[in-house]
Amino acid sequence: MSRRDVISAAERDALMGLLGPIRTVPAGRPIVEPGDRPSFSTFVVSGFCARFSLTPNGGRQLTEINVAGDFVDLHSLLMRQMDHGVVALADCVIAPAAHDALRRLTETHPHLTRLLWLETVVDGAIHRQWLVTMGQQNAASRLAHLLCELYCRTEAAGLASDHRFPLPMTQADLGDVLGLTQVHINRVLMELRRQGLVEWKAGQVTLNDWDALVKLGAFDPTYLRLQSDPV
Amino acid sequence: MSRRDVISAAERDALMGLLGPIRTVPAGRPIVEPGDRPSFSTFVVSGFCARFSLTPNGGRQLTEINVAGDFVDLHSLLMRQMDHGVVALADCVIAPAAHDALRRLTETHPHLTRLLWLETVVDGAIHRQWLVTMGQQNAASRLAHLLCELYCRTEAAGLASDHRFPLPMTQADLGDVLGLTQVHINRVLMELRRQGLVEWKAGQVTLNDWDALVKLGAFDPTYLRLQSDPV
DNA sequence: CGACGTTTTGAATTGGTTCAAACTAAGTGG
DNA sequence: CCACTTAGTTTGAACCAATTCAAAACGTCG
Repeated sequence: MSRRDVISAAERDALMGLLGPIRTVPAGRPIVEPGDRPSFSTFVVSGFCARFSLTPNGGRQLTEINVAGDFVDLHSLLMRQMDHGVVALADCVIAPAAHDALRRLTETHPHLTRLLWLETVVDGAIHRQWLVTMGQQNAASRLAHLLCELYCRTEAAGLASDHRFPLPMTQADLGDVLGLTQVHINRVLMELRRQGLVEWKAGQVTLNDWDALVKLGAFDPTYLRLQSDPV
Repeated sequence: MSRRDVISAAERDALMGLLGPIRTVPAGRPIVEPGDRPSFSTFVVSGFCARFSLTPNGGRQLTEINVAGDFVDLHSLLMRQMDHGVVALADCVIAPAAHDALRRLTETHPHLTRLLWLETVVDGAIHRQWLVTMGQQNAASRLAHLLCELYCRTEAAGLASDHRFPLPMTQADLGDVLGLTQVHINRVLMELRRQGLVEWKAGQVTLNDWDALVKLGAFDPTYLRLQSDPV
């Protein structure tokens, strides 16, 4: 959040005061189930997780990847009922922020409220960008775009640098993100590797040719709102 | 908004007081351009419009349809820079809500702020649902789902009833929504017509078999948050 | 009436899927 | 430290949903 606007010490304290005791969730386990009516929102202290929806015919769509520093269901404060679930992709450490406390915060800390609002708004911008790639780009471009996004976001979270970032998920998971089969993900990934654009070993991705990936994925990071701009 | 929570008379006045003089935008004309840094957000008084993004290879993706009663770029209050554009699909009457006034409102009207926040959160939920259909469903299911969503939303806006609603857009536009070609939209639509599920003439759609469309599209309106639930 | 935007139809092509099997890596327990 | 198990990756071949390109039909508005 401090990448997006200046946060005062008092605000930082107010924010920290929201968080309850941490809990760890092992990889593959749910953090929130679809249809839940949680009384708190979940902040990711560390780890990787993803929003997901299941379809009647057994499909699963991941609609966002979340990393340390993200709220995964802040919108449930207002939606009340979860329209989707959240699953840990890697082992996660999470902390709850009670809705009561969040609602009180909206009564007393308008600037902080706008910053939290911004977090949910950026989620929406990410969803929109994914819609654009899903609707308009082929598999290679989609994958390139996703890798660029994840690098920018992990870098912003202090988890990555030098075009190298952790990606603790399987090719099947990646298929559920991009709306492609695991088999096709594999073929496209092999091709990106063959062209020397990407390396991926042991859960670590290296983007060897950032410019080529940006071009291939038509990636423009504006939508991530990583610039500081007072709200 | 009054479908989602109780709004007091004072709140209604405060909300109305935000809106500046109305403006009309003819069909096909832009309301906001991608990359703009607007000083106000736009409320739709009447008409149909759509969020869009353009891709370098000449494609266009529509990421949301908006109708009377929606804000089309409320998120620009916090994002500052538009990550997409908005275009009028039919003639629109719109009214601006100055960001200064909106920001002031967040300082004085926390409940109203949460309601406005909810509006942007529902946008996100709609985007997520579109991601699910784009990633997991075939053309017929996607189209069925979209028609169900648009009926629910136009009905909620008081524009539709009896499974009949206005849809002032072309099959090519529909293709830009669903990430399909205009040709394929046509073929799928003809098939839905042949099966007696849908009629579409003169910009008016009739859903002749709601249950079948709900099933085909795997439509569950929960994500639209049309139930009243205090925030 | 003519013109332009939109819808409809046809035929060939393609990007991605499906299904099945082989291969690799990383535990786990004896 | 090796045999066994399991999860994940890679490869092949047949298939299909949707695209592409092209042209014809329709509708409506000046």
